[in-house]
Amino acid sequence: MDFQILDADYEVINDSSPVIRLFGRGEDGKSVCCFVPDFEPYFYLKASGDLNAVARLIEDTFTQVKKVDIVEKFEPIGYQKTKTKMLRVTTHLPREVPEIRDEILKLQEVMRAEGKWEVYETDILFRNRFLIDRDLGGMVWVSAEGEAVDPAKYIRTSSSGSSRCEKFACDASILASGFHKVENLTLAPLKYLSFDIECLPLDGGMPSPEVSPVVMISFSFEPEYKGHKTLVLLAKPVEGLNSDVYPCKDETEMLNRFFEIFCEYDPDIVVGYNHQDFDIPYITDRVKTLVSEGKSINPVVGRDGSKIGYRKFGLITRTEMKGRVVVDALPLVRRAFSLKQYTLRAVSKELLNREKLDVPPLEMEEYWADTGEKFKKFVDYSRRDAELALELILHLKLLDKYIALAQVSGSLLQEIVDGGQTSMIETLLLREFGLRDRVLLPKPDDGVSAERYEMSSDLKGGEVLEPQKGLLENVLILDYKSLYPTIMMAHNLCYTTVVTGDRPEEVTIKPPSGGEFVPPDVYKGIVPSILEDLLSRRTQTKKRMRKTSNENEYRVLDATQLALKSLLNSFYGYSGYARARLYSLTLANAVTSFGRSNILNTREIINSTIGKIILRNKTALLLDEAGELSPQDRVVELSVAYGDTDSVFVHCKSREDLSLEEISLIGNRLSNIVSASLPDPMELEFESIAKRALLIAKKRYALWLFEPRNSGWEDKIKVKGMETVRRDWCELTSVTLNKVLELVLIEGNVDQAVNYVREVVSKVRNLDPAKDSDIIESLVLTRTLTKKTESYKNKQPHLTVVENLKKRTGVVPSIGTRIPFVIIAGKGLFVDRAEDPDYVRENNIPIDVDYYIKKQILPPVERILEVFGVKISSLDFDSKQKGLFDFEAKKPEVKKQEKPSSEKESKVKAQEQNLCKENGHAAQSSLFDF
DNA sequence: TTTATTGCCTAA
DNA sequence: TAAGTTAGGCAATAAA
Repeated sequence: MDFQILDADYEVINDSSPVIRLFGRGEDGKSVCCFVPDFEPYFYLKASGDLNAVARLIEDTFTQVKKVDIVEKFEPIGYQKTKTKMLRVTTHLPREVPEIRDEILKLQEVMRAEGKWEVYETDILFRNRFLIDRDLGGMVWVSAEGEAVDPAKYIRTSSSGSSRCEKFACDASILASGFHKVENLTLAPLKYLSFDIECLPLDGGMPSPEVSPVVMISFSFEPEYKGHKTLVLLAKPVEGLNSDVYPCKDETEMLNRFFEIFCEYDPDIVVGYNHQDFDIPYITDRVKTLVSEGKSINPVVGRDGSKIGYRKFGLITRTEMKGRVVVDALPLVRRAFSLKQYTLRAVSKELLNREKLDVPPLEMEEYWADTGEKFKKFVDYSRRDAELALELILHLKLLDKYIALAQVSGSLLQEIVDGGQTSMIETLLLREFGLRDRVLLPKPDDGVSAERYEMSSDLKGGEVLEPQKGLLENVLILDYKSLYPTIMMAHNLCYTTVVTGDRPEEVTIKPPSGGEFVPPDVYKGIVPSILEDLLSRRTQTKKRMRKTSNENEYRVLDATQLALKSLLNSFYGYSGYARARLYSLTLANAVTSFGRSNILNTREIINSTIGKIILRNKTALLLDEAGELSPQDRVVELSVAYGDTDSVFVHCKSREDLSLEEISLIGNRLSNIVSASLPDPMELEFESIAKRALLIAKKRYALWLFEPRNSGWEDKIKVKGMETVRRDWCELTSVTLNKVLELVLIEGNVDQAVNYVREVVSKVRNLDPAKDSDIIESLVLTRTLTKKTESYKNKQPHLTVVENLKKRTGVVPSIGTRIPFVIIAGKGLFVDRAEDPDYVRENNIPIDVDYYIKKQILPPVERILEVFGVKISSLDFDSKQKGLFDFEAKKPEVKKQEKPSSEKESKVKAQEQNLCKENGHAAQSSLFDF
């Protein structure tokens, strides 16, 4: 039987031996639980003295220990000439590994042994240990042979005495006699269920599960459930409703129906919007309250019959549903898109172009009590929320990336959806370390992490070149493909190659930052090997993408290559991460120091070694190659105008106008020359051409870019770091600035830009709150609440709003929420005049027009226009609307330019759209774009 | 008034 | 059982 692994865990049978359970969905559509016996928990101990004696002592001392073997392993960090003898300790039960790991170290005193004993791989979850050792992983397809079994045999009866197998939800259970991984590019027919609960608020504030009942629960299904796309359960009997509304006698009956339908549908993916932090804990606590009042509810959600529940770790809530994957759309949308707000309403509008229906919290009780239209509205509102959550996941294909990451890294989907890059990297490292006979360290404790965190101040990052500020024409953009991973591969940089003890005979690799690494022929580093594997798989995947005509396959392959890229880029960060199992400042510093010297070298080569390029007969020649110059030759002077970490902007100066083709010749030539000087697989790539580039400051610039697209050129404006792409500025600022950039960069028309700004300013100054509600909308600022309100040292505008909100409704936004606000008219500090936009609208509070003009519109615009000699003396400028601008157009430096000939296909009209699109997507860590 | 610090968000 | 990294600009408040 073939199935895709969704989840894995283990169960202990007869208190004596663990059985692994793999949960999955078969290609036939059946949900499967596959039991795998005979996998044993173990860990490693590096001891000193007579190892046989230690082994016997351990076996005698600990009843938990099943056996102790002597093995030869490399230690985790540093180049070693030989392996070390260690003990591999096998226990009967998985939980016994952490139980005895500290005790076992105490035997060192009993043995009076020298040196320091260490334990390794003592904190690997048993299910992960299994997946790693058997070369399986999340969302991987397996083919299992074996007999159908009664799950009851493999399920421990719960403490209450009732057997969970009564509620065992899988269509098929098998006892595996053998299994193997199979290659399959399709996705099992997964079942998605999304749900959303409604409870009546307390005085318009947050409801509490101790007192506020759940009155409605909505489902959305994909595929349908018994012909229903959606279903709404009601906690009261109501007559005459549609068939997809299900009235219940009371809340208890509704909750029971909820769990019954849930298990009957048997979803693989359980979706919601913020359900991880709200709906699931709420239902859990509400059920507890009702049961304590004597109601009978059986809240089963797990495939093994386990009940709904949640755990809090600090600020983070985690829920688990055995055999399924809980996917909260909110954090996924947050990670995938850079938006000003992440309320379901804002997100649906922005990303799905769908409106959320709304019921005002204060009137919910009234809507619920109503029997007519209002009640229907309430039902539809609830239903819509469940629909939207599911649509976000499905329409935006938010899970594709995570599924691919699970397959490529080997971690379970739930871990990847919940967590960061750590679990994926560690899974990859554990597997490869195992294959290379090397043990891995446990996670550091808080003390060690804190120490490391202090040390991390010695980690230097990338080099940012001082930009040649102002407007430049004809700028080539080159960048290093996947800079950091290629540096690690090129120089064999790894935890396992750094010289810490043993010295090789051979010459070592010495990074600019110090330290020494052995060359690959002495010992090929494990991380470079992993990176090479990921890189070659990525190349393969891209090749297959070009071949396939199957749309689904293409989609899977694309997600796979993106996942591979993302993993490639994660290793450097991990090496400097204080809580990593492997932490090496020497390694991390080696990587960045090679990067810095690299970009500085590149600048030197281009500025000095090359200096000038001669264009002759459609070729780009170096000065020596060109020999004697003829009048037809074009001399292009090169200078690096800017660069950040892995990119170089090269200004091409020439007496004549240069065509895009000519600039491309130069770009390709530069890329070839520099790449040839680099060790494999490092490569400097010719990325694009900026016809005009406006460099304002480090990490702040705008480019009018031309990129080759099916035999023509496509142009667009790319803005980095400026206020148009920053979410802590209002929309009016970004719209105005975008327009100014467009006029200046494309049209070369400074006058028009100035006029445009004047119009905007006058519009704001003469704002009529009654009429211009849309303008007020565009004055809303947002800022993230990044910590507990009491931890702030200074006043902050969004804090003011949070305080106000708390006073008015009692609702406190949680950490991570983006708080919208506007600045209202009045005296005193700006922070004190921040106010909730809704409140301002409802109460017709006047806006601080002056603030918006002087602090939001003018400064960013000024930074751009001053490049062209436009001065805006903001002091002169007041409501009289005179002398707004001290406008001295020094030089109409930018002449309205003929469009380059080959650029017929380009659509300047699309500029604004391009800008919007650019802004809509989250900045990916694209250091190393292949 | 000037300067230092805090906070946010972005580039890579 | 929380969390990949540093470099950098800019605005506001707080301190000098």
